Amino acid sequence: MSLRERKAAKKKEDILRSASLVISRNGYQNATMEDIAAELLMTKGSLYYYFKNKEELLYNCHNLILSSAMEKLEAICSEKISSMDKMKKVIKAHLDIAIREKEVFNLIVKPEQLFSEENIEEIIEKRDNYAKIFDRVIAEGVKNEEFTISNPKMARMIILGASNWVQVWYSAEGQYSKEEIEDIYAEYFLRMLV
Amino acid sequence: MSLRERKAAKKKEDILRSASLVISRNGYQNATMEDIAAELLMTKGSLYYYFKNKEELLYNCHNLILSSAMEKLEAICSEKISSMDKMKKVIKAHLDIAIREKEVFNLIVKPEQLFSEENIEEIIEKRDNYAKIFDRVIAEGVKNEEFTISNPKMARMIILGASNWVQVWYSAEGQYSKEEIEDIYAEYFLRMLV
Amino acid sequence: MSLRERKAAKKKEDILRSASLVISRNGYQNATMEDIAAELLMTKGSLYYYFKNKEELLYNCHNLILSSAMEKLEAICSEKISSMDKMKKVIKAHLDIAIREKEVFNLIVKPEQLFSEENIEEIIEKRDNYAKIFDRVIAEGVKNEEFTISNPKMARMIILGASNWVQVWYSAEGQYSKEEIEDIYAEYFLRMLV
Amino acid sequence: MSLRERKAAKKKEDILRSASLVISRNGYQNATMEDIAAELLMTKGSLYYYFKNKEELLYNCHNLILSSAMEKLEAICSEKISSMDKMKKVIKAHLDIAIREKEVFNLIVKPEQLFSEENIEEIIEKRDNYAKIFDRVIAEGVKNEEFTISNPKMARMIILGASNWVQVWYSAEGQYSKEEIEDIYAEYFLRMLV
DNA sequence: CATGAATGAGCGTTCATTCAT
DNA sequence: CATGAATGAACGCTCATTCAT
Repeated sequence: MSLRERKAAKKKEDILRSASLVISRNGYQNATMEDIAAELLMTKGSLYYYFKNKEELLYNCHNLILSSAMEKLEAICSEKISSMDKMKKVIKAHLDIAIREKEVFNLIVKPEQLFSEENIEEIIEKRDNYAKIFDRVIAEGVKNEEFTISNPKMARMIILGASNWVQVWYSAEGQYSKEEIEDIYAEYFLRMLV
Repeated sequence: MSLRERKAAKKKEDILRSASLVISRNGYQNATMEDIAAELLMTKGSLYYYFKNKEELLYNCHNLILSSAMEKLEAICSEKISSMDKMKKVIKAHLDIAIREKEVFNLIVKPEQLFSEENIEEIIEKRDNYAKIFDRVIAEGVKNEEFTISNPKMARMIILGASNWVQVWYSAEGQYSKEEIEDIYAEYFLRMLV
Repeated sequence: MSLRERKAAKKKEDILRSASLVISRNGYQNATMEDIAAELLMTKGSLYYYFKNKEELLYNCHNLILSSAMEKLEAICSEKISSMDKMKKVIKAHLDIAIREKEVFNLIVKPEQLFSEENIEEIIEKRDNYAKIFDRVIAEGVKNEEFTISNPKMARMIILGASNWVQVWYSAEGQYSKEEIEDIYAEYFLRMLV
Repeated sequence: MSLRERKAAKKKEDILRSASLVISRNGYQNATMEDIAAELLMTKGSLYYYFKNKEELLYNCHNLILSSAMEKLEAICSEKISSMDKMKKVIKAHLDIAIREKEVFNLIVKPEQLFSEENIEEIIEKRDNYAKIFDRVIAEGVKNEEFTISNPKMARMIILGASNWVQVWYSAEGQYSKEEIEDIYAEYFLRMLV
C-alpha cells in the first residue's frame, strides 16, 4: 500500500469513528452527514470522496464494529478453557461491546430498513457469522456435556437477544455497573444452559 | 356516545391501525403521514383532523398497543394458578404481542428519540408499569419458593429483553412457528428462574 | 325584509363582529376562518353560507367599520359650529375609532394585498370618500379664513396619516390616555392649519 | 476578509435586496422563500445556506434598512445648522427612505406579529433608537427656543406617524413628486413645532 | 341551515448529493 | 483533495374551501 493509500485508509477510519460517535450521540436517523463531517472539522462534501454515499459510510461503520467484535470473540474461542468459562467470557465480551457501542451496534438490529439490497445480504451474512460463534461454544458445551440443552439455536437467540437489549436501558449512572451486569447476565445464562 | 362520535372514534382507530401497519413495514422514521393516509385512501391533510400532529398520532398508536397488552397480562395475573404457570402464560402472551405488533411494539424501545418531553414521561411510566407485571409474577414465585433467584430485576430484564428481540429476527416463514418459539422461550426462562 | 332575511342579516353582523374581534387580537393574516367561527360557537363550514369566501367576509367587515365611521363624521360635519371646532371633533372621532378598532381599521392600509380586483375599486372609493370629509372641513375652514393653509390635500394626508399611526403604538396601559392623545393631537393639527 | 467571505457577504446582501423587493411587491406575509429565491434565480433551499430561517432573513433585512437609515440621520444631526434646518433635513431624509423602501420599512410597524421573542427586543430597541434621533432634534430646538412645543414626544409621534403613512398612499405616478412631498411635509411639521 | 369531514395547494424547512473551482 | 455553494426531493403542517348528510 502506497503512502497515499495508507493516508486515505487512515482518513476513512477517522470518518468511521466519527460516524460511530455521532450515531451514538444522536441515533442513526438523526446523524447527518454534516454532523459526521463537523466532528472531524471537515465539510460534508469531502466525505463523498471517501464513501460514495451515506449508506456506504454506514455500511463500513457497521462492518468495522462487527469485525473487531468478531476478532475478540474468536480469540476467546481459541483459548483452552472449559465451555462454561468460554461461554462466560464470550457473553461478557459481547455485552461489553454492545454497551460501549450502543447505537452503532444497534445498526445490526434493523438492517432492512437502513441498507439497500446491495449491502443487505453481506450484512446478514456477517451477522450470522457472529451468531455462529455463540452456536459453536454452545455446541462444544453440549458435546462435552457441560450444557444440557435441547435447542441450542434458541438458547443462542435468547442470550444474544437479552444481551443486545441491555443497551436499550443501560445507563452509566444506573443502579448496576457494566461489570455487575456482565456477571449477573453470564450467571443467569449459564443457569439456563447447564 | 353518539353515532357521530362512534364513527370518529372508529376512524381514529383505523388510522392507528394504518399507522401500525406502515410503521411495521417501513419503521417509524420512514413512516410518513402520506403513507399512513394512503393506506386508508385518505390525504395526509385529513389525518390532522384526528390527531394534532405526527407525534400525537404515534403516541396514541403506542398507547393502544401497550394498553391492550397490559389488559391481557393483568388478566393472566389474576388467575389462580401456580407462579410457574403464570409466568409461562405471561411470557407467551408477551411474545405473542411482540411478534404480531413488531415495529409498533418497538416504539417502546427508544421513546427518547421519538417523543418530545410532553409525552415521554407518561410513556416511560406506562412502560414501567408493564414491566412491573413481570416483577410481580417473579416476586410471587420467589415468595412461594417456586423460583430461586437472587436478582429478580435482572431476571426480568433478561426475559423481556430476549422476548423483545424476537421480533428482530422472527419471520412467519422461519424454521419455528410462533407457538413453538413461545413454548421454548417459556421453558428456557423457567429453567433460569427455578 | 322577511323574518328569515332579518335573521340572516343579524347573523351576518355577528360574524362580522366576531371577525373584527379576532382580527384585532391576532392581526389579519393570522385570523383563520376557524378562529372567527369558534368565537361564535359555530364551525367554519357555516361561515360559507353567509359569505362566499374569506375575502368577501373581510370586505364586509371593512365596510361595516368604515360606514359607521363615516356616519359619525358626517353627523359632526352637519353641526353648526366653527371650522376649528368641527376639525377638532372630527379628528377626535377619527382617533377614537382608529384606536378602538385597531387592526380592523388597519385593513384600510394595504387593501391591494388583501383584496382582489373585484373589491378593491370600491374599497378605494370608500376610503376616498372618507378622506373627503376631512377635505371638506379643511376647505370650509380655509374659505371662512379660520385656516391658512396652502395645500389642503397634504394637510389632510398628514392628519390622517399621523392619526392612523397611533394604533401602531397605542396601548391602554401607556403613558397617555386615549382622551389625552385625542386632545393633544387635535391641538397640534390645528397649530398646523391656522 | 477573504475573497470567499466577500462573495458570501455580497450574496447575503443580494438575498436581502431580493427579499426587500418581494416584500415590497407582495407584503411580508405573502413573500415566500420561493419568491425571494426565484428573484435571484436560486432555489429556496439555497437560501438556508445563508440564513437559518425566514425570520432570520427578515430580521437582517429589517436591520439593513434601519441601520443605513440611522447612519444618514446621525450624519445630519452632527451638522452645525439651526434646529429648524436640521429638522427639515431629518424629515426629508426619513421620508425619502420610507418612500423608497416602502414595505420593508413597514416591517417596523408590527414587529410583534412578525418576529419571535428572540429578535423582538432588539428590534424594538433599534426602532426606539431611531425615534430618539427625532427626539434629540426636537429637544435641541426647544432648548434654543426655535421650537415652542409643550409635548415633544407627541410631536415626534405625529411627525413619524404621518411620514410613515406616506408610503401607504404614495405612488410615483401621483400628483406630487417625492421631493414636493418632502418639502411640504417638512414645512407643515415645522409650522406645528415653532 | 349547520356540521363533520375531507381535500389540496402551498409553505418553511431539512438533508443527501453534486460539482466547479 | 477539499470546500463552498447549490440543488431538489421530500416531509410535516396549515388552512381556505367544498360538500354530503
